[in-house]
Order: sequence, then C-alpha cells, then structure tokens
Amino acid sequence: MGLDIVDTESSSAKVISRLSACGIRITEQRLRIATILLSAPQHRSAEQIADALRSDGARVSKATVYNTLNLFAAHGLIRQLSVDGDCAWFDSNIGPHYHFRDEQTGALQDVELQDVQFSRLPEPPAGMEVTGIDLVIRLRRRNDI
Amino acid sequence: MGLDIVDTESSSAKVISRLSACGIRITEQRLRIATILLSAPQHRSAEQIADALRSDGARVSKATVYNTLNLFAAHGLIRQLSVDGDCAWFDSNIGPHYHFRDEQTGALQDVELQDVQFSRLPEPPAGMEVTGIDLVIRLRRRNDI
DNA sequence: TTCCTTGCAAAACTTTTGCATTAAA
DNA sequence: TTTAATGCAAAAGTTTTGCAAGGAA
Repeated sequence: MGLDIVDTESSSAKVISRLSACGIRITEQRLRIATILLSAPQHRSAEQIADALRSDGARVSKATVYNTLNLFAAHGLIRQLSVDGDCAWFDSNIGPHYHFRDEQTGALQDVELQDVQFSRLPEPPAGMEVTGIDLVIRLRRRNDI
Repeated sequence: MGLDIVDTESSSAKVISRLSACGIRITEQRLRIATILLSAPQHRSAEQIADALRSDGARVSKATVYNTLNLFAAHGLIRQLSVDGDCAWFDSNIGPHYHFRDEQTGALQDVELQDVQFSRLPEPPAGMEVTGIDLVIRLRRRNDI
C-alpha cells in the first residue's frame, strides 16, 4: 500500500510478459483486456468485459473482445467455462479448481482443489484418458432459518 | 422379444401416463418428442430431436420442439445440461448421475452415482444450501498405446 | 513494406416470442 | 365452446466472419 504507481507498473509488466511468453503480440486492446482479467482470479462474461472497457473509457469493438478472449483461452491464459447456456464465462484462474454456482444469480465462486477429494472415480472408457474434471456445486439461498 | 406390438403399446401407455402425471396435455407432437427421449436414457440436442422427428416423417416446428423440451424440463421429465456453449443438451436420465464427455466429439456418457464418491466436499457459503452437483469428466482418445 | 490487428457491419446460430390457426377437453 | 398448443416468421441474444483501414515489426 502506498506505492500504487509502482504496483501498477509492475503488474502491467507482469501482464505484458505473460502475453509475450505466449507469443501474443502486445496491443492496447489486448493489454486492457488482459489487465482486467488477470489482475485477480475472477469470472466474467464477454459482455461484462466490454462494459468494464467502456467504464475505463476505452472503446473496443465487440468483435475484438470476443476474438481476444478466444485468443487468450487458446493460449491457456484464461479458461472458458460452460456453466449455463446463456453466455460463455471466462475464468482467469487457470489452475485446477472447481466452482460454486448460485442458481438464482448465476454468480460463480471458486472452490479450491483441496476442498474436494474423491475416494472413488470411474475408469474412463477403453482407449480414453481423463483430461480434466469439471465440478459445479449448485447453490440456493436457504429459507429454513 | 417377439411381442413388439405389445411392447410398443405398453411403452406408449407409459409415456402417456408420465405426461399426464405432470398435468401435461397430450398432443401428437408432445407424444412423439417424449417417445424419442424417454424410450431410453440419452442425451440429445434440440436439433437432434428435430432431425429424429423429420426422419420419423413427422413435421414439427422448431418452436414447438424448443417449447416442448422446456416444458418437459420444467416438469422434471428431462434435464437440461450445460456442458458446452454451442447448444443445450437434454438428458432423459433424471436420476442423479454424472457424465463423461469426449472433448473431440462432444459425446456424453452417463457415470453412475455410485462410481463417484467424495471423501471431502466444501461447506457451502453462509446462508446457502447445496441443491446439486454437476460433474463432467472430460476425456480424449489415448495416443500412447 | 509486410504482416497482423482492429472496427464495423453483417452473418450465423441457437433460442424465444407474437399471432393467427388448429386441435384438445 | 372454451382453452390451450401449434406453426410460421420474425425477433432476440450471443458469437463469428469478411473486409477495409490502421498499427506494429
């Protein structure tokens, strides 16, 4: 705290190096989108990203938002989630983890890997291997209190 | 085996009674869609249902297919899955269970409840209760054999 | 210069809706 | 006869694409 400028500079440098490490060319739009998403673990829809860009005073076309998010996802910088049919969610936490999902609001919350343990998992079908496990714990507000 | 007519009659009667039990009015279109889905546990997209209806020689509008699937889902006769962003999948297995998903083809396969056991699950956030758990085990073809 | 990225608009795609017609009770 | 379901087309929403213009290497 206190050294906002230095913090900002160093996090900007971090974002640039993460993009560069993937061979992604640095542009203003990509830097803005990456800064929004990679500043902290979060779940955002394309529309929310576009809104955030507008709030920041940036003017980035919808097509570029989508293309950029897909580019980031293709390089493993973010992960696209399919938790509802309405729109895609982009998760900046790329480590293995799971999710809570509020069924009323659609809000997502991370569940740490170590908070879920399996004592049994099925054998994958012959000739197949497991590439990952998606787990969503659906929630609703309790009305019994 | 051997008594196809009786089998067909009895399964048709079963479908009708399941719809009636939900207070769903019987129509030809609903009966056709229900017969396709409820004949066996399966996962189908709206488009696949529409294709199947066309193959059967039935002419059912796209709107009716969607409305009917939503109606069935609202009454708990089928369950809508969100496993990819491309389209909705409708699962006629409404008992609790999980899924394998082939990442290349998108194909789904049921995983029985007892084939997955949790030795640890996180506490839901305060004031919330768990309504269900969606688990998708992602698969790809092994190329190491 | 050369290649890549952006923005805009239009297209593509899935899903929903409005309304006149038709079928079920 | 009264109410609800269907079909069609159009609308709505999200995501992708084509292409001219602009920016990075």
